[in-house]
Amino acid sequence: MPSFTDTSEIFADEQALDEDNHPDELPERSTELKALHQSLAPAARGAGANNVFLYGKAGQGKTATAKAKLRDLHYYAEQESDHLNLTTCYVSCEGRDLTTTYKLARYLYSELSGEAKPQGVGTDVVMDMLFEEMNEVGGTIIFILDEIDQLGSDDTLLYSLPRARAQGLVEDHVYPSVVGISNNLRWRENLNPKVKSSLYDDQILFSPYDSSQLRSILRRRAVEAFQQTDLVPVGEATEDQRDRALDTHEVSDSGEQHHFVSETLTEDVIPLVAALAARDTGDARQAINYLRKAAELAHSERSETVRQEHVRKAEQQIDREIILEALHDMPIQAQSTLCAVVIIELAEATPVDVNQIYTAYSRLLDETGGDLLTKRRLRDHLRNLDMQGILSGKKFAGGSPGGPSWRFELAIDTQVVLDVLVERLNIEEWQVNDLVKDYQEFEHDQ
DNA sequence: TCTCCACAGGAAATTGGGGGTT
DNA sequence: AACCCCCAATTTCCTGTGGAGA
Repeated sequence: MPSFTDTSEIFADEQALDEDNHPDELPERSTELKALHQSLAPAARGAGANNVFLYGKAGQGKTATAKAKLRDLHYYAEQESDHLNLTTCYVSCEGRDLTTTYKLARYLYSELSGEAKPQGVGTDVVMDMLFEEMNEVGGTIIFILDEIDQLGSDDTLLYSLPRARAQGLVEDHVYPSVVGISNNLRWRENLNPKVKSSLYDDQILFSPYDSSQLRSILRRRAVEAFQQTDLVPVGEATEDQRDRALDTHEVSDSGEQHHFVSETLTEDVIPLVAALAARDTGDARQAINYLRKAAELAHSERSETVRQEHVRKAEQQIDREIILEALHDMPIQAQSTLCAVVIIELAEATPVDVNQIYTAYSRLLDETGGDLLTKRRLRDHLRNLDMQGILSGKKFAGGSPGGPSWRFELAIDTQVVLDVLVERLNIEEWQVNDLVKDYQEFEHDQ
């Protein structure tokens, strides 16, 4: 009988592997830290920081870098400077559902003033209130807008915030600036050129971690998270530690060699996790998730060590969870669109063009009784599913006039999708099977 | 080579709903 | 109750485009 216990053979401090546990040290990002330092340096001289844009894929330490550098700046403002009046305001646009200028302006206002969010007034009024409040606060005000791409093409605030001072929207004693952070590399391209140039004096690109960097990151986390796991400088190592070292490497920057010793992880665990994550997008968060999941699996098996097989299993589980979650949160019409593709997939007729999907989709909605969308909209949904990696779409040249046309097929496991869809849409599996037969006949007639 | 048409996808208008005030 | 503001999803309208067929 499994029982609950507050000790573990494996974990020393499980929280070290939490998502929101930002490390204080980022040796793999020293270049980016220096660049950000340059951009914020004018603030220390009381001149207002440059506007900076940090961009790169998810899990590359953008947020951690920004937070670390602001901590430095705060420290300087409090300890070493008597004339620097610094206010910083960090917002995660995604976490707080700040998807428009209106929502963001309200939020920033309430953060700055401590008042409740203004309600029932127009965007322009909220913006005025915000600028007014910035006058109240005064000094250097740095807004860190994380996941700024959530704002989509709504760039009003992004345009006025960085140039509030130049445009006379705030008084002379106020120095506002913006640190924008985005996962979406394409988003920046779509910005209005006027916004682009005013928003970003400087840009810092975070390129993906390679597997060797990921290994260093993972080792440092492992030392905190796991029992009997240490990084020991070569000079201080006992003979025993030297013999048991899983790996010996240079800890970034210091130039000093360290032994990595662990009784809990087998030798191949960290290299494997790092390789899996690097193969994908070099996402450190993902890598740490794999490691935590693998350790949890080992723990629940009452294994004393985390081994390669745990990592493999963890990868599978996590990938599946990600898909399930994505499918669950999806709007009903996107699910219907997906279901139409599943039907055609089951009829073994993929990849398939938009027109065919539309007919399958129409018949599906006859069964489920939902509202029928236009073809135009269906195309949007399909492209969306493609970008989420649930479908895979390719442009096929020739065959039809109008240039290359899109063909789609399912990019993930058919049965997993079908399970979720049957649960979420008002439809049974036998109905889906009927629709598959339907589609096969229809295809035959063509 | 020219014309025509179906397709992709941008832009603007519409719809319906949720917050709120007066 | 009447009204205002914002918003997401969708429809409507439209343009650019490249291959098919004359």
